[in-house]
Amino acid sequence: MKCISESTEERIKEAAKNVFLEKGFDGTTTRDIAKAAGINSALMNYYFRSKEKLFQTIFDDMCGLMFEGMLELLNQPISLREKISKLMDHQFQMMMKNPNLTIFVMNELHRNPERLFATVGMAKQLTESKFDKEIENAIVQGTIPAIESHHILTMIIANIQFLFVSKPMTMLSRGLDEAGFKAFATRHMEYVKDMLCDYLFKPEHST
Amino acid sequence: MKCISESTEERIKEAAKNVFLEKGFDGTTTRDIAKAAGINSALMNYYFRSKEKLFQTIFDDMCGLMFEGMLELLNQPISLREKISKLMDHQFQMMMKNPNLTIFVMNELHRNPERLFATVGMAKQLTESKFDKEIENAIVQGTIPAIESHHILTMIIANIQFLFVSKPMTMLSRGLDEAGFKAFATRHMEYVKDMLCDYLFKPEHST
DNA sequence: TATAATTTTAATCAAGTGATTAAACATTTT
DNA sequence: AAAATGTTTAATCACTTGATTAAAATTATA
Repeated sequence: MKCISESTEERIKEAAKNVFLEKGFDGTTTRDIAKAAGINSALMNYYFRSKEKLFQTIFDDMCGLMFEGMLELLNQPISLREKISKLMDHQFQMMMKNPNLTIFVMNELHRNPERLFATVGMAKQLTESKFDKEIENAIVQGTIPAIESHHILTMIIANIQFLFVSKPMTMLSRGLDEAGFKAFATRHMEYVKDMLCDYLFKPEHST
Repeated sequence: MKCISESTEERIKEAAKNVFLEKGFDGTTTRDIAKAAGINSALMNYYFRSKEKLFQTIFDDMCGLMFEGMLELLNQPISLREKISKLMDHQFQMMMKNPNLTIFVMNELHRNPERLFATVGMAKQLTESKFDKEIENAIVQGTIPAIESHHILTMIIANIQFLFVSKPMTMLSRGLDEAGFKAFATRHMEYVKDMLCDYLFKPEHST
């Protein structure tokens, strides 16, 4: 075992992640992955049995990454307002680091919904968190309008993740480069945060 | 030529549309299309030269469908508030009829951005419409907060289309059937419309 | 009806696919 | 060092892929 490069298994996983994220399951060949990992193509089968099994490993990882940190945030003992703000910042940072995570997960799920094993539990946990109860309480107290937590979470996620789902179209149609897109997305985030907070914590509802 | 079934070319296009929308370019084989169209697989090449050319035809159609009617709405002589409301209703209806249109277009664009020929002009037109000037005017008059039209359009589109991009995940994680999803989406639309209108036409800005 | 043009078919091609094999190489254990 | 185990390789398999071909079937034209 060398200290410079990680284990072969990890190298394959890393390469597979990159290629799958870029080309999707159907667009990826096992030879693509082998080439990206710099290994003999038979090694992929040695470590992961099949392309499908390797993919499922990566897919589960990506689903995890998508909601990583979110659950902890939802259960933090901070105010609802701060929680939502932090939630959006966290999502945005995560998507900036993994711009094509959403399009990958959503597309593979569309192609083959049965693949969603590891995530279905994770997604359910989101609606069984402290956040969920805090929303209910806030509604009873009249702090926010009557709207289930799932709709609020959908608003948060949609307004952030769609930015990255439509990134190629935005860049092409508006002639932006990476820096231009980042500027656009960053500004958009401010608007979206304002919009959501205004909607939830509007004057007639607060205190 | 028969009156019952359309021309062979149209049958191929229709079949290709369905298969491509379901499986994407990489996941679709020419034999899939031939089978769906009930034709010999060589006919696809006779009419469209190649899988790539056929795909580009379908892809352009789908891009058009995505923004169909939107441009006309943007240029209608109605109030900004009504325009935005109608815009959202129109988008929602369109997505209900074509639930996997967005994931298809966005994914293929992600895979191969060069494919965006027909649409880039269309997307640009969106920001050169009457709507664009109306927004500018409304900002000057203080009717709405200072926010470029592209951000507003992004908000509208994101909040609607992401519902359908994430449809499989929503249905799976919340255990919804088609009817359940429709109910969820319809309700969500009401919230989103409220949120956006509240944000744009909030008290301190109106009249 | 005979001829030409168009449309459709079955058969086939070369290239690429996921996966397996048996042998080579490397490392650990005895 | 020798044997045993674990890792990597090149070669290859059976199959699918997009596309082409030449012939057949259909339709239009003269």
